[in-house]
Amino acid sequence: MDKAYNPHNIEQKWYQNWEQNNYFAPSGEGNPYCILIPPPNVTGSLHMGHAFQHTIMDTLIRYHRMQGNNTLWQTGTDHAGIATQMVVERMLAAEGKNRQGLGRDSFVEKVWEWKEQSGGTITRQMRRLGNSCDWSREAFTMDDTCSNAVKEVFVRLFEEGIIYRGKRLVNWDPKFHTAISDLEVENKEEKGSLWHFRYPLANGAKTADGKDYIVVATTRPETILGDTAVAVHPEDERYQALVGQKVLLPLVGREIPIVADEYVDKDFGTGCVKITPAHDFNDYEVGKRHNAPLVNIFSRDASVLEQAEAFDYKGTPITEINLTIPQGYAGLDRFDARKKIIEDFEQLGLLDSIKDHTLQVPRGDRSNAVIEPYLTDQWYVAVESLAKPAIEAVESGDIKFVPENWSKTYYQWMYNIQDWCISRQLWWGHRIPAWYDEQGNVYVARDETEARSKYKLADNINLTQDNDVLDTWFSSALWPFATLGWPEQTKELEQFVPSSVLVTGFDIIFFWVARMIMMTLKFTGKVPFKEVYITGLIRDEHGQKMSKSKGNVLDPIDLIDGIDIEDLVNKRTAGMMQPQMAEKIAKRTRKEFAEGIEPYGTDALRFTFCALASTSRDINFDLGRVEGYRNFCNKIWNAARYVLMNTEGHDCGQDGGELKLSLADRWIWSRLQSTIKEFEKQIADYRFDLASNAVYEFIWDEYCSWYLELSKPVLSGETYSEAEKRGTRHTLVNVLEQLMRLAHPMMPFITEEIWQKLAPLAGVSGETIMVQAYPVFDNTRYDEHSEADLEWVKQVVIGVRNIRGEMNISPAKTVPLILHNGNDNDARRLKDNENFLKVMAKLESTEWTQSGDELPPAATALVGQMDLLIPMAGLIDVGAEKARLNKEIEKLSKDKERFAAKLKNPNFVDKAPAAVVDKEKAKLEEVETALSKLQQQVKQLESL
RNA sequence: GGGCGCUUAGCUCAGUUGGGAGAGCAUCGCCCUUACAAGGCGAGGGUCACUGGUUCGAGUCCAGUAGCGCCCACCA
Repeated sequence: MDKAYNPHNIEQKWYQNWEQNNYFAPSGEGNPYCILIPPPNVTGSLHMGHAFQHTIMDTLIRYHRMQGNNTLWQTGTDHAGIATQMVVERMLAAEGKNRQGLGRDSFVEKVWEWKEQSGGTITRQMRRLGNSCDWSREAFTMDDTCSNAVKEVFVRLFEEGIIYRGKRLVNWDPKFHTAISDLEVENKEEKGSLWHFRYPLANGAKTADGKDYIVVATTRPETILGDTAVAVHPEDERYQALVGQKVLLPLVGREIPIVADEYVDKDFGTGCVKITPAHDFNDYEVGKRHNAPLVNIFSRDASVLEQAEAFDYKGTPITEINLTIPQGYAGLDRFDARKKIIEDFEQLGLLDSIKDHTLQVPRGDRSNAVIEPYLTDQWYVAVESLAKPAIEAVESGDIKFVPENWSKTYYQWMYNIQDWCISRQLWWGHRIPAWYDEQGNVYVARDETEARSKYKLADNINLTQDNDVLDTWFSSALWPFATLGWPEQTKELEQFVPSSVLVTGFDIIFFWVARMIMMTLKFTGKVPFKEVYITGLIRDEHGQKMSKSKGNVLDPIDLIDGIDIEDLVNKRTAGMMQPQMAEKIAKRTRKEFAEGIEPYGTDALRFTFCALASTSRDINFDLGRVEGYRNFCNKIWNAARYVLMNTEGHDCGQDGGELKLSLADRWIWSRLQSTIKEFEKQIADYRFDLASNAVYEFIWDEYCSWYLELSKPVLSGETYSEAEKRGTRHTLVNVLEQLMRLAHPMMPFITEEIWQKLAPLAGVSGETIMVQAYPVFDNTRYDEHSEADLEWVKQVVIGVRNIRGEMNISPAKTVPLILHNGNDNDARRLKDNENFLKVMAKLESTEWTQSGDELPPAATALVGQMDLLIPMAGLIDVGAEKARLNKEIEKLSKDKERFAAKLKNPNFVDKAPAAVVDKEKAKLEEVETALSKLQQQVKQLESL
């Protein structure tokens, strides 16, 4: 083995071996355990969030596979409608083309080409991470199986009336020319104005205070062209008399009614609200109550039409209404129209006032364009009947959120859920399985042939398919069963629905988790998963979101392979819109990563993700942790080198030779059991941070720091029998072999590499660690007495080391040790472990003395009631030792005071449980003894 | 407006029924001791955001305050 751990040399060969041998596929035996991957964008690349979640999933998958479950990690990718279409459109734009010019069929073909070309990136990167998903079952949300499921679900829901089509207000993205769902709208607080406009009263009416106009307040002046009413509160005394009267809409010249509606807040603005039902969701509701027509004034790109269009609330066009668009407005963008409206009102003397106002501006999450409420025909899912069982599934505990409080977020959304707009005016996606005849009648079926037979349409009737595609999340919602072959009743569907746990981020609880629950319950009658483990979001080390524009993105592959500073700077600044930003980012990057990023390897990165996976909602990714865990890998590597060095070519008891275990052997076996138990508990609770900690501490602080050192005297000592040496070799090999299995789910590569070498020495056979049995707690190896005895050894060693450290005694120098005033147990432990003590504490001799024996001046430490003394002659400075003792005395005095005060408090003694009081008494006693001994020591030093 | 979360060592974070404040990194001192200098041994470092309450006892439970962050929501 190489002297230093070099991940590059071991990782990829093992991944290829595993994949070629098909170890990732379900074994077909044992209880099913299944995780569905949240399908990443097919043309995307792996970011830190993926790497994190995939590590968690792979750890669970490998853990359960080794436990003998029939384990499936169902993998695949998502076609990601808008995102992918955007990328391809951008590429076309770079060539000076656009999709309209290309036409639908060629455009879609182009997207498929792009998918073929870049679709492998993320799956290749997942392999680099060691993800053991079953690639033979890899799915894509637009492959035949998924497409079939989509059509089937659509048709069935339509037949039940759950999917319907309607002309309504939708969130319209004027940049992409498509509808989007409520969830894709981000409301951002922005500074704006509240304009107060005068609307002249018609027919000579006057307000209570004698004015011939009323004042409305609005944040969107341009929509005035579509006003069809003005609303006031029914109990607003200022305007009560005007209800039923009309105003003459300026510029347009349309007479519109003043209506009374509870929706209006008397105390906001002027108490008068203009009602534009075709361009505002609230106004739509108000308008509907008062039958105010819907007047649409915008085109698909939110510029003003030449002539407005009017509809009633059933979507029927209305003609007997003034649809004037005033001179100079047609074709204006809505924001230019806004300016013009304000100017025109001002000229007319109808601009009353302007007030600063902060408002919520709706923007598209992809386009960042201001969303326009817009009247169009769209397809919807009526979610109410689906939501009810989905809520119950969580309430009843059939689905459990981890951490639990996320269920509150889920409920909050589900209780207020709105119908889901599922049609998109895009080209990339599942085309809606609906056909229209020339009269506009709609026929929903799995394909055109079925549409004709189902609706008994003659062959000469011309049918055209709906141009729209479905929201990407519609197919994602079917993921739990579409990937398993539904609507066929496959074996996989039987075995792996419900899946065991879904691992995902809170950002897609509504987009995806909730919808999978609804759809899977609806079509399989079962929940899609039993648990939902919500991970935190990965941020940079200061809690900033990682983003290209901030220039703080880390690529997981760069952490694995390393990257030099020039490449990193180029990567972070490539394609920046603003050169000054690029400069800033380059500077900061050079400062933070002067030497670039070292290659840490996959295992170190994975272990870091596990160690950071606490229950918090944000996870600040600290590169220092990766380095620390890379060092941990190196530690394991070298521990394995030591073990192999001392066991290869020797009898390790694998053939049944007699084994005699030392105290250290028995101790490490016992400690291993506690670690196994702890790990199992923490994984069951999804506490990967605590589980990884348990492994880390056991390997570093117990196996390496103590056990390996304690094995040295046995293996090299001449006084030990062959059975004792064999016992220690056996323990070295077999504990490490179990440790490799224990750690394998988190660190698959290094554990495989080492395990392959250890297995024969441990008497274990098998082609790969991946499918070995997972270690289980073995009560017969648990040994309290050995743990206590070894703890004593450690205390003696630590006592001596402390004196050495503080007194600056060279580590090379051996020292004599006097053990004074010990009891029978101390005597026994000394007798049994003198060799261990000598090696670990570098002692030249040990001496056992009783009370009354003559003692030389010495530096001291305490182990229980026993004193440890290192004679001072030539080694120790009296002043320094006195100072050291006084420091210790000071510390203990404080403890003593605290304990004593507590015990003097009658309330404590009376009310606290007896066990707690006793414990406190024992602590006081211990401290008092220690103090008196230390004080005695100080006195003795002073008498020298 | 409603809901959720966070505040513990210089930094990043654990702290599970309330009972002697922890880890990693960073810092300081000594050591290239044959597994490991990506290491060993030792050390220093915290009014657990603030205020009040419950309790014999609070980082932990309750109420409130401040700061930071997130989600949902139709005040024009």
